[in-house]
Amino acid sequence: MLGRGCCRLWGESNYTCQRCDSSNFCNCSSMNLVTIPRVLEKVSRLNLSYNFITHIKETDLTKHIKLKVLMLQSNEIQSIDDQAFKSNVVLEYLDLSNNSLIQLSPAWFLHLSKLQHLDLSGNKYRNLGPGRLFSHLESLRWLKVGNAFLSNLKKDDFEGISHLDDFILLGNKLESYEDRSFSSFQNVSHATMNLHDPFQKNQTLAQRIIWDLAPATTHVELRDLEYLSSSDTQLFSLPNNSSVKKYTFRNSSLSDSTIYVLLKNGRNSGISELVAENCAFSGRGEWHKVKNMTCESLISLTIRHISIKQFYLFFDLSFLHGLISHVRTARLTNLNLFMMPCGVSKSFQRLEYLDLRENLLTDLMMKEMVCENSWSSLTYLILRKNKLHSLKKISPILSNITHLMHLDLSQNTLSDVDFCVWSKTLQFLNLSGSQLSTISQCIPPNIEVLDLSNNNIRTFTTHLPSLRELNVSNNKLMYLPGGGYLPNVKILMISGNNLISMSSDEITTFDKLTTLDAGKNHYICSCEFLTYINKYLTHSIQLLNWPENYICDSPLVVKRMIVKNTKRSFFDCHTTLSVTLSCVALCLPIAIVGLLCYKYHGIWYIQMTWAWLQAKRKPKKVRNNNIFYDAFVSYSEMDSEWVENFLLRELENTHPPLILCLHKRDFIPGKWIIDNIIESIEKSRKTLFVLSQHFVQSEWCKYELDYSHFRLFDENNDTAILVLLEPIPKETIPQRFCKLRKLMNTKTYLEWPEDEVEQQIFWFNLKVALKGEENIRGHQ
DNA sequence: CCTGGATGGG
Repeated sequence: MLGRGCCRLWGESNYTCQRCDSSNFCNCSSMNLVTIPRVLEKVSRLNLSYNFITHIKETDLTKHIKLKVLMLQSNEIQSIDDQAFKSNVVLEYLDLSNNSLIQLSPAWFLHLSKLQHLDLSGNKYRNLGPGRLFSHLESLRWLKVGNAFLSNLKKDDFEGISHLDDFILLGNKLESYEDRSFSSFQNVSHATMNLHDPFQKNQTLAQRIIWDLAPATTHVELRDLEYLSSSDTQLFSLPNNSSVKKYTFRNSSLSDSTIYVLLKNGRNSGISELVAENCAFSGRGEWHKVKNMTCESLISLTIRHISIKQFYLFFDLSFLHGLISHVRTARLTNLNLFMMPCGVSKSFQRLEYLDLRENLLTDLMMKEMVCENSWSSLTYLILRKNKLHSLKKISPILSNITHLMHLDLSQNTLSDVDFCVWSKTLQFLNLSGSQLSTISQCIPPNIEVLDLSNNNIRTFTTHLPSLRELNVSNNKLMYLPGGGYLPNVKILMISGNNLISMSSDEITTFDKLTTLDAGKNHYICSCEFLTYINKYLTHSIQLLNWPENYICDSPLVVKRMIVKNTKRSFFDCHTTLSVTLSCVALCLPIAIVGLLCYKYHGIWYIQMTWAWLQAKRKPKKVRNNNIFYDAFVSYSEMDSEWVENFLLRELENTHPPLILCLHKRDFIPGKWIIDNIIESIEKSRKTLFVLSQHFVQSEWCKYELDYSHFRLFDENNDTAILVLLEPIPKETIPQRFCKLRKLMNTKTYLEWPEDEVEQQIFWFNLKVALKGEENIRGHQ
């Protein structure tokens, strides 16, 4: 209440509504408005419904000359100025329903020659005014008038109206009706009358209204009738000049007597279509008196959503034979129908279309319903949402309907499907929503359109050469149905399954495929799949619900992405290539390092470093106490002849003999060669290097040289003695033997001469070099 | 011969 109070004030101070879109539709519904707001002048559709507008002023809508649709329903409009719609000459749609208008004025509509749709229902007027309300509405096609207060209709009320698609009169409280009030009506396609009180209290009045209407309308619909008594036996009869072909009862309560009167009086009125919808029926089908009546005009019967309290007490309706024998279309749905006796089935001898959905039919009752010659013309049968369980039982029964082409068994619980018999004429079969998990044994081989949606089918491999359309949506299929078995399928619906992929190979087996719905599956968005579906499939067939329903399920990086927008990276898409490239990227540095190692003798350097570290770790004293040899001779194998023939003989035969360590002779077998070298050098006082070109080539010699070099620097003892067997120019020594170069620079070396006299001097010098230090140290 | 439905997350 506070809100309303506040906004009434706001509204009076020129409230503006700016909720307009690009098509000049302004939606000002439910804004607590109390007056017509200021709004875009070029507005073409204006919704002002569900506000608190009480009055429409003459000036409110004068500027809105382009207004075509004006919705003012559910306000509190009590009055409208006579000239209020004067400028709205292009207005086509005006809804003034559910307001509080007490009086209607013909002046409002004087200029609305384009108005097609007018709703004046649900106000407080008791009559349609003194003037001729609708006489200028030459374009009117839809009219709803009346309310719970309308008490009388008089002769000129509808003057000017001749053709309407729909005419709805709310006259539940109508008390008086002046004859020929509908005399201007020439062709009203559908006239809906809510005439509760007239039918209840004054059936003559009701009768006069219907009789007046009957020559001008093809479809009469009666609403809100309630358990009519049949005191007036003329009820529902129609005049000879009636145009009525269709009679509808809606939202009414009917009894046995109502139906009996209707059947009795209606059968000769030329009605071809009878509809009862959303009604309550209190009787038990006690219409025996119609037994010998016939009705050749009735060809369509619709009885839908009827609450029948005593449905289980219903009579066998075989006495209806003559009334239903010409019916071609029957919809008997949502009626608690549990049975149609064989006799009634037989009476429907011209029935082509029968809809029995939402009833209580069982396998057993089907047997009773389909007897010899029942429904002998039937081609279309709907048994959706009943209590059928076994295809094994009902398929042979239904195969007796000799012309059946179209059968809908959807939404039953069909568990027993191991064996079926079908009519050869059957072309359309609907088994959706039936909890089926296997079906292959139960599909008619010549079927053309098959709906198996909403089941639990995991595999589909049936051979169906005539099949044109297949709907297997919402099942558990992981693969497309075996393509080769379905050569004529044009339309395939397989959304909501467990498909993980679709490949060109699978799709191309359906040569005739034009339309495919494969959304809502669990696609693995591989590169092949993405390429195929995005670049080829979408261009070759009509893909329904594309792209919004095609979502990637995996891999994780693209989960929940729309297939159309999903792109995979180069590395994802070329796995072999990228693995190869990674391997190359990983192996190349290793190879390069390896190559560099080889080229620059890395391993040798590593070994050296390791050996050096080893040597450094050993305590010095232990070394001195373990002197065992006078000299360790380091030489190349190529120089072994000189070492063994000359050096060994000369030095070991002196007095006292010098003890030499030769790797050939003194190395401990089985020990690692580097350990041997280190140990031997450590056990020797001096290291004698026999230098030659060969020596430089041999790695071990380099190593020995280096180790001795460590000792040289570590212990400051002059252990290395160099003997040159042949001249080695310094340039020929490889770069990495910088130590040898240094050694040769810093130490004097002995050269092996060719001349024998000079050789004697050489030996002498060598012995001095080997022994000299011994004298200084005074050891041993 | 339109009047229909189910749907998952790891």
